[in-house]
Amino acid sequence: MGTRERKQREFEQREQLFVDTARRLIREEGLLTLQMARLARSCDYATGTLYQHFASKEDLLVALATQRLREHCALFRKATAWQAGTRDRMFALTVADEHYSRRHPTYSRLMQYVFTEVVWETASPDRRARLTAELEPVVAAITGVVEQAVAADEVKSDVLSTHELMLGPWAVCHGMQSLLQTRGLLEQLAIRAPRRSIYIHAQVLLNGLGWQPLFEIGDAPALDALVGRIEQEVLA
Amino acid sequence: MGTRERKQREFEQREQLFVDTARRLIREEGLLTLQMARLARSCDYATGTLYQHFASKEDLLVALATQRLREHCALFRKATAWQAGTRDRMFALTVADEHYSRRHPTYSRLMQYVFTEVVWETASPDRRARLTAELEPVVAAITGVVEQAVAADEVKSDVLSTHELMLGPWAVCHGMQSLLQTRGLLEQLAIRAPRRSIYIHAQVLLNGLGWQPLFEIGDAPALDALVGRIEQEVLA
DNA sequence: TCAATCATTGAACATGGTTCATACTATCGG
DNA sequence: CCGATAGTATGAACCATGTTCAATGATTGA
Repeated sequence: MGTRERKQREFEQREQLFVDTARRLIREEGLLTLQMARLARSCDYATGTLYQHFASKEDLLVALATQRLREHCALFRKATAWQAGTRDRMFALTVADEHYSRRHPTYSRLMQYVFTEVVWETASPDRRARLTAELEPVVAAITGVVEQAVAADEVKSDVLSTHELMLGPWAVCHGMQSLLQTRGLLEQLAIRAPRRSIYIHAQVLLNGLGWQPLFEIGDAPALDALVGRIEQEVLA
Repeated sequence: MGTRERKQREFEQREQLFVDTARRLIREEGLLTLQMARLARSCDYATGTLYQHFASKEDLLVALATQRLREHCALFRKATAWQAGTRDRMFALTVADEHYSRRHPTYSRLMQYVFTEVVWETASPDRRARLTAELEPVVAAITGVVEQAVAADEVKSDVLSTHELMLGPWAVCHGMQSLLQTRGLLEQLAIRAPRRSIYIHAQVLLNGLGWQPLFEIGDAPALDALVGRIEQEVLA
């Protein structure tokens, strides 16, 4: 009796249609102007049908964010699985992050909005849990890299735990992106090459952690080469 | 003819009343439930009067954020003016940031929300400009510290410019706070002592930049002592 | 004192998220 | 094939809130 299952499949397909269309509408017209009724119309369904899938607008946004995060995390997985030393793999995470954010300008804005108290607390616990769950395998993968580095004595874990060690590069990356994207906030700083700034600071932090082999910060060609290699071998 | 001026003063006082009351309401009941009509009622004014001051709800939020940012920045100014070496003053910025955020839990949430595309782009350009303007003197003060360090040869500026040098610690600080506050996102990391993590990573980054004198990362008592001194001498 | 100007009021309006009575459709036993 | 039933889709009505504006009231200056 495949009826039940077929229904289930169709339901999931329609949910996907809603999420994809929402993504397109946001890209074309902005988060600001997304309307539930219009989204439903765009998919040739009634408003009520949309609410069969999402408890609220916030719920829909969290669902969309979850999908985008999945794509984003796929890059992280690739970075951790790269055939390279632990130091380079940690750095590759930063490059992957920057890469995805640059190619999907609306992504960071969506994330920023979704993690807002106003949205996050309004979404259903189930949706929130599913978003959070996307991170689990990534955290595990990165933990693996850090543990490998500790085992190989490439970094010390006597002061910072494994999880704390991974938090630093993550924070630099996230913080730099967040600051640089805040319109008007940092225009007065007039940073010429934001990407370069992110990459250098990531390397600076890893150096500060004593993560071997240390990177010569002033060596611009080496940095460019490394970034190029990562984009080619990991993100292609 | 002081009539005009008196009116002006009363107008500003009332605006202050609105902003202060909004702050209280948000603290007591959350950002989620702030309503313009209720805010006006709480101040014994009609809704329309509130709109004499603020073009929209978003405008009000930006105005509130501006005031809070002013308080926040006052601490930064104190940190830069501290009678200490450039390295300790840079670190004091991180402590000041963490200190303010910890004592005002709603502040980061408000900021996060205000810098959202949905809010920021809806507020009037004038309000946005006024918020941005609050940062100017702080950026100037921090720039001064960095320049002093460069002049004293305590840090190299051959790779990163003055502004880029200040961006790093700022990003670490902001990024760590942002990640650690994202409910559910990092619970799986189970960071035991978030404050300590922030402080250590800040020191790690400054070490990575080669900012003299280097800090012995493992020296917990020294870190505690330094933080204690900053809280006493700078933030009291 | 009396226009004239300006500020205040809060009910009405506009928008857009959400619900729910109704209509429709698919399934299945007879 | 038919009709009963359960499940689903519909979109107009509902409701909450941000915003406006015509009416009212207060203040100023002649």
